[in-house]
Amino acid sequence: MGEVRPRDRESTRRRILEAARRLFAELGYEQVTMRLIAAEADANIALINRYFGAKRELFAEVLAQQGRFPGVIDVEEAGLPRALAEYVADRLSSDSGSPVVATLSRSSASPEIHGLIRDRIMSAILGPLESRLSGPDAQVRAGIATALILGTGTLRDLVGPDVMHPADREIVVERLTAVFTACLS
Amino acid sequence: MGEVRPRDRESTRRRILEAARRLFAELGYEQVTMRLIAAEADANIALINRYFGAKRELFAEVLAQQGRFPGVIDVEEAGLPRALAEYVADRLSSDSGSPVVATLSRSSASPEIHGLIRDRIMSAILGPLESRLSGPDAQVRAGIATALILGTGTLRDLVGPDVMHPADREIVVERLTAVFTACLS
Amino acid sequence: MGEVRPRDRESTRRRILEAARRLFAELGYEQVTMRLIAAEADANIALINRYFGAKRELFAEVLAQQGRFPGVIDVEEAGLPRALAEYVADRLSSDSGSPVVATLSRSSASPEIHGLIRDRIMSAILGPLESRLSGPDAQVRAGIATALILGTGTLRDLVGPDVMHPADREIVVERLTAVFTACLS
Amino acid sequence: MGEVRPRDRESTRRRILEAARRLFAELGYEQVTMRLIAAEADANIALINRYFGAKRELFAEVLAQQGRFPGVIDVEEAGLPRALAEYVADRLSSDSGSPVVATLSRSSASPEIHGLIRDRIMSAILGPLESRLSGPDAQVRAGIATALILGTGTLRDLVGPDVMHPADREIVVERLTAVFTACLS
DNA sequence: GATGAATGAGGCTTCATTCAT
DNA sequence: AATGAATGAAGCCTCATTCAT
Repeated sequence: MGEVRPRDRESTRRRILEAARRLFAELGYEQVTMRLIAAEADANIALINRYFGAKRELFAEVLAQQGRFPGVIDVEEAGLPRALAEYVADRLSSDSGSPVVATLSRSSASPEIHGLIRDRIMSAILGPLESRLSGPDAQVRAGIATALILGTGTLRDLVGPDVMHPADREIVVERLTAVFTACLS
Repeated sequence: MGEVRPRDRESTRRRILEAARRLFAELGYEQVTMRLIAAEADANIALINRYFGAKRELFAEVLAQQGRFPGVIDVEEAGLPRALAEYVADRLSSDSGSPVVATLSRSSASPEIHGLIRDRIMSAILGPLESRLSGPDAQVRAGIATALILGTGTLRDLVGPDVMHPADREIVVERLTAVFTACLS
Repeated sequence: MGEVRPRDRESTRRRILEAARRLFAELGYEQVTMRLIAAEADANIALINRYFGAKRELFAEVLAQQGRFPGVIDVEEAGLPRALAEYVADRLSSDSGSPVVATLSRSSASPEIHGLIRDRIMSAILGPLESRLSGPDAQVRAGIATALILGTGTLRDLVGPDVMHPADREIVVERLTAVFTACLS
Repeated sequence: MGEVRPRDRESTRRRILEAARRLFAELGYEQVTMRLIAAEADANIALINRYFGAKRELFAEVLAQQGRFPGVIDVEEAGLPRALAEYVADRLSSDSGSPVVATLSRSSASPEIHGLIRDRIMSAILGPLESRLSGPDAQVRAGIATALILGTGTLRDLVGPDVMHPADREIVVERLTAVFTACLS
């Protein structure tokens, strides 16, 4: 402690945004207080409002910055089931993985940001997924896959990283691949 | 005066519990206030605390009373995928369906009741499902199915009942049946 | 201190309303804080919001209860100038007089309640005044009288009760009567 | 560097003062924030404090610079009623007119600057007016005229520029002239 | 035993002002 | 000397819970 931090607007903004990103992803919108963000960012609480406006707007900014599902979707269609399966399996056991999904999933019950979440789900997960699919009923198939991705996160939050323990990761991935194949192709 | 009035007490208790059940299922733990429950039950607000203790304990009681997944799971194993698919498809388009699932899914982000939710997920959904499955990796397969069930609810909450519109219900059910088959058998 | 107050909703509501009436009239909307009202009413601050909603709504309630210009306007038209003159003269020297006028005058700069003030001015002062006047240009004449009534309050607030000291009250009344006569008849 | 730059300093000071003048006149003391002034003046916010001290002192400086009632009072006594009537009529319909009056009237409820306002009212309006009057009870007559001037502004703020619409301007001026005559001569 | 008034904690937001660069 | 980031106080409002009647 005691390390001097320069008075740097951009740096502070970044620290706040980063703290918010982490906390929203970990705890969900409702559980995160402005004070908590300020403490985590080691910044004054009033600065959050000055730089980002209301809590809701900060959340919007966090969502906007997180972009889409990183990497996962950008594989050729044939490899998509396995890619998603691996992503989901990792998330199940380690809570790493895309913070977008965590943020969205854990904040889904807050009416204040319902619209934001809805739009982001569509633009970051469901939309990209759907547009990658060929064949009939792409929307239905993408929807089911999205539901599985979201539900996986919820399940992990609730039951913990050992939901499917002591199963081998490979077994989980294979099962999930089969499931994603069933809905995506 | 001074006479015991067990009928009224029981009736009020029931009304409170019923109101709480409805509201928790519809709005999730966080969004439901004690006053809202009292108003919906047309009961005195202090009675909630008197009868059930804190909000958390009322929630516990609600969970305890809701039992398991009603009906859905109690079909022969061969029919399970389609039964689940129909359940999920209905929930997607109408928000009816088992209140247990809605309650759990919509309250998953509240740390205060994390333990309760976790236990209930296991005893009401994941457990029964797993015990119905024969073959290897029952836990993994039941877990995936559970994730899909939960995620479906979340997706519906976020995107609305038209997520998979304008698809025919039959198409949705068939897709879902294929998916559940892939993980359950 | 230490006198026990019964837990009486109506009584507390009344105390809050009375405290708000007093403070709004004395200090104006902006300067009155919820804490100040609570302290003055010897009530818990949260009760104000419970009973009246937001600060703005409490202010609306205060305005609604204060009714019109008490008594002053309800004289025959011929006596109106002198009645108003006496009212204004009293208000100049003692700050007693209608709290409606004080409340409105001292809260006129707060945009949050602009609409409320506007409506009240019209229904409590300008409207009644105008409807009592016969002859042409009633609106203009009533407007000028209203401006004089409001301005008198402002002047007293700013300069103090001795604005027109050491003039005899009778002199002030006579001058004011002449002025009101000039605009009302 | 290190060289004195009196031009910039003076220019910035002037811009701040001008912005403050405009905003205080338009919105009143309370509604004007330091940031608003800084933005309007396109100046650094800290410079306001550096150059003028606290907000209160900036306000004092603004008042000091605004001088007296411009022009209006400097007519011969016989023409005074009509001159004031025209001034007031214009202010009623267009909000143009002397910023001193607007500033004072719209800031009258702020205790922090009470003394400043009081002194300025006396030196800028009431005093000059009184000293122009011959005959008895000059203070009373000047006071009433001042009240009418202030009240007119308040009324306009509250009810809008159409208070006396659809009356012809000439009618309003005539009525006001009669009223001012009644109190000034 | 039943009622609902009262409480204290805590949430978000905004302001004038100060202090490090 | 000038800049603007940072601060602390204060405002309004809502909630679960307790306690007097």
